[in-house]
Amino acid sequence: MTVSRVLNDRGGASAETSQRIILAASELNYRPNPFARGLRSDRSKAIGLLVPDITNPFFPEVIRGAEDAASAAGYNLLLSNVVENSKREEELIETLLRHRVDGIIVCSPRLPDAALHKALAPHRAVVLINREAPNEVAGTIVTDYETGASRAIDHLVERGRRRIAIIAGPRSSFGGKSRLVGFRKTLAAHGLKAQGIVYCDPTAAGGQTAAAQLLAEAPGIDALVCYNDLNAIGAMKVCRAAGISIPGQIALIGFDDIPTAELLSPALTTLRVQKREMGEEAVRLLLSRIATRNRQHGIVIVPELIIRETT
Amino acid sequence: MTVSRVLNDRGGASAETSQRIILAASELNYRPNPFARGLRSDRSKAIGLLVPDITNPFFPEVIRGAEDAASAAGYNLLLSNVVENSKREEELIETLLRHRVDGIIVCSPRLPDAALHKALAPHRAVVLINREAPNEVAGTIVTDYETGASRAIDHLVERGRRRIAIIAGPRSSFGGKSRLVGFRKTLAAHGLKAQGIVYCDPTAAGGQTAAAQLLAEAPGIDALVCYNDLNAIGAMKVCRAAGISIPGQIALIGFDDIPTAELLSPALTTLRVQKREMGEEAVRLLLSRIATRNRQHGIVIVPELIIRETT
DNA sequence: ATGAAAGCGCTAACAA
DNA sequence: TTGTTAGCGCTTTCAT
Repeated sequence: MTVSRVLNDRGGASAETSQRIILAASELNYRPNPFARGLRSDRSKAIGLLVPDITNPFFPEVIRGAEDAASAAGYNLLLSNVVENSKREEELIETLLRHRVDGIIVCSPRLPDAALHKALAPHRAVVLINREAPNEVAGTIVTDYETGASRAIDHLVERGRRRIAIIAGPRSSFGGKSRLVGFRKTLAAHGLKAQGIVYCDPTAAGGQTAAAQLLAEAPGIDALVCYNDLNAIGAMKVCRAAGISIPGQIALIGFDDIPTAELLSPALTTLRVQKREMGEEAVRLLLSRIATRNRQHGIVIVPELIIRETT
Repeated sequence: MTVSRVLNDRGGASAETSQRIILAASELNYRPNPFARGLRSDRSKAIGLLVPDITNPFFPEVIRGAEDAASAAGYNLLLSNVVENSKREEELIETLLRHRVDGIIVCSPRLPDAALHKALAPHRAVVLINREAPNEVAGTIVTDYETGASRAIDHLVERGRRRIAIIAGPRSSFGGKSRLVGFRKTLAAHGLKAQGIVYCDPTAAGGQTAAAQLLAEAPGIDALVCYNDLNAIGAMKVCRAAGISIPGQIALIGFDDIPTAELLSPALTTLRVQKREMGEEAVRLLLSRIATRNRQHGIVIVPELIIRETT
């Protein structure tokens, strides 16, 4: 007990004993056993982080932020990669439960509400990124994609574009739905409507497929708004291959501001989301929900329009 | 005990008892407690994976591979991000030790040999990616960067380039050193020598700085070989800004084949490394070193020249 | 085929 | 200020 007290800074030991204990611990290379601690305390000092696809450059930034905040608070991060598969999402939420994490953060969940809430219920604390949920289910960090989408359309219209088509990303994405609402509302406000809407994977390859389809089905479009930057990059490649100049004939706008966005040429206009902050805030919110049974709930992040060369 | 036996498929229980146990377990939503298991067995069924920078698109692919192989074997992956800081690398190796992982995989370690070996010693099993080490210290998965570098130079020379400069990446990178050896040898074999060598961070920003410096100090170069694709992307941006045509005036070649390499325009010629396989093999090797005290040691991967538009 | 005892390393509760 | 007891949930060993 005295050893335990000393090594945990709980005081109640003479200065001399403390010295001896600390010295011995260091000589023996003592490391407290986290299993014994976990067994005793039923807490793991670990939190789970689920991302849809670590290969999408959006998420490593979020992870970095989460990692920093977690390790600053003495927590470890267990990273799990869903690979854009909602079945696997469900399994991984369960796997993290088996690992006795103290709480989980789920990035852009694709599961429908009922299944998601059911899977999350047994967890002690949950934060959702880019998905709404009632406070009993989870805290939330959401991007205001609707406002972002609105800004995208305003910007294009201001640049004189009128025949705008939409690459809408995955059907199961809730953020995608918000974007669509914003696109439609704002187009309508300008007396316009979308020249075409195509769903696709949130990847460059998905963007290529979608763009090819739109170019074929909706000739004469003069702008493409995309679900994310990867989609935009794919679209860009298709346009270039078809000899369509950007932004001359078609303007292009993405979402996220992934690192490559500004390295492209033409550099991509996009709606920047603060990814690092998102990860940090998610961890902070989760820890606060773990610590106190408090009702802190949601944070909203509004994306910022970054005007580059594609518009 | 009977419960334990049944739930672990160890047999030795009547069919009826097994039934009852399995039923009860599922009704009670029973999940074995990994802390108790870990405490008892002194094994965590977790392996640590250290990467220099998760934000570099090279590593998410490696992580994906490692994740697949690990979860297929019933192991969990604890991911740690070094942020290109060798001090932190040392700390994280220690942190993983405290977490009682069964073994660790270290990607592109930047620590000098002595410090690295010392930090690794207390671990039960280790695999190094892109770094040599004696078998007692670790198993290794290495890329034959020297051969890769050689192919890069041969290709440039074949394309008629003679005034070749090198963006060499971080000084502390061991893979960078092998590349330099290959570059120099092969240049010499063609009766040439490097028109300039500049070290830099392994990022697009690093590539920009390095390229700017080379353009200023070594005018008239007609090709740039880069430590990695990110460096090449940075160099590309600088050339474009300076009105230098690629590959017209300067040819450009990278290493890694990150996903954006082929999405750039002009698309980047590069030496492809099988990243997924690397992660998978690393896990397999580690598990084999954990399981048997066997002497399986090294795997060498030779990068493949992918010719695109920058050369 | 089933179960009792014991101990992995830790710490809360309670002596001394 | 220091120490004893007990128990977290599991599995190895040894009965029954």
